[in-house]
Amino acid sequence: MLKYALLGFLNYNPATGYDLKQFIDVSTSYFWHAKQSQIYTTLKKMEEEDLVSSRFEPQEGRPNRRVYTISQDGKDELIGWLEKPLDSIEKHKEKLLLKIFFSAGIKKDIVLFELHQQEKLHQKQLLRYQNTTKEVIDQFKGSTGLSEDAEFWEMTRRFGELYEQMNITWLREVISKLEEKDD
Amino acid sequence: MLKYALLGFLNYNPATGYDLKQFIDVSTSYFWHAKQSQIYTTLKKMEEEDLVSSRFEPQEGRPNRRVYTISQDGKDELIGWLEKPLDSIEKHKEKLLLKIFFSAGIKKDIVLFELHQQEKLHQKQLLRYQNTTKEVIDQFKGSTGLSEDAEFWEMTRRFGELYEQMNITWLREVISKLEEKDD
DNA sequence: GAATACATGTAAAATGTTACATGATTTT
DNA sequence: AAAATCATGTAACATTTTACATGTATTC
Repeated sequence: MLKYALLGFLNYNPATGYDLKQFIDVSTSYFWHAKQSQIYTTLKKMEEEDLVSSRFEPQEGRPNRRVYTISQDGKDELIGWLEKPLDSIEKHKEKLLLKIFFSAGIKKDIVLFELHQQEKLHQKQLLRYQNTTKEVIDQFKGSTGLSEDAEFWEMTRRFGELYEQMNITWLREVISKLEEKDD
Repeated sequence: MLKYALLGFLNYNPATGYDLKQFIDVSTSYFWHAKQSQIYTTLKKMEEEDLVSSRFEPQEGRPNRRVYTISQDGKDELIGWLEKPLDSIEKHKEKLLLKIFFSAGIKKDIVLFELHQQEKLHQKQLLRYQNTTKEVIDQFKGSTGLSEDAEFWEMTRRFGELYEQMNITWLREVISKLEEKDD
């Protein structure tokens, strides 16, 4: 699946593994993240499948770079995937919910501490979506040839915003419920 | 991580791999799912680590069963995990968002079809949380020795409900925005 | 007569994480 | 003087998925 993310970015421009790691970190990482090592190995496999081709570029003063370019096969594979509707909803893994599920016997204060900490983290993430992320997307909206794309990026940002708000709502609800209980 | 889910269930009662698969499917699967094969191999590893012990029970007329029981080490490991606060928020992978992110060049109708289908699926899941899941939990709340646990299960159910509602809100918002656009 | 429930396991493949190794240039 | 940026890669390990293999009893 990481393959599609990489094809998506390479469909804009040729790029190196290093570039792609950075693109992902500042954009899709909130709904599709990857480690550097996985990006490099996936690119290698994609080249064997002829979805991309690479050329090695020697540089002076800094490390050599391997620049990947999407092929026609790669473009077809990307479009084919984008056009084929998903037939199910995503299954997530949520450590926090798993812990809560089994926490009936745990001291109230310990659970409350964790919930408060999570609330802080989600609050922080919400602000990131509302400020930093929003500003970056707005810049693309009002310029260059990417204003159309930026409208789609905005939709994914908005998901993040709603998700964090929902999370905070839930955490406050659960915190209240727990506080009322006697331990 | 599946280890903790299995310890959590075994902490209630000894059970077989088959039992555990079913417990998971009807309860935690919405935030922690697992395939049958993974459950069996994980139990085996857990026995090697002395977190559980097993006894083989021959049966007549039906397959033999291997019943797992949690050990003191297993209990300690479970409680230790439950009491240690998470220090970050979960990173999810959302195929739909990845697709939307790269869909600027895709025909509007194709994207809209997918979004409508996702809305239906989320609506269905929302109803499941509000009806089936709710009823099961309410039964435990008003009986036996599990009414305390059921209050925690309810918190995770509530998360599911809010999550599906948020998803539907977002999908409707995105559908409206896309419909207004000219292709 | 077909499907479902009961019940266990292995093997192979895919995916993802952690850790290691290298080394120049630029910024703090 | 230390840390960050640029840049690539491999190896080992852990996790997860897919697929295979088997066989009885009960329910539709």
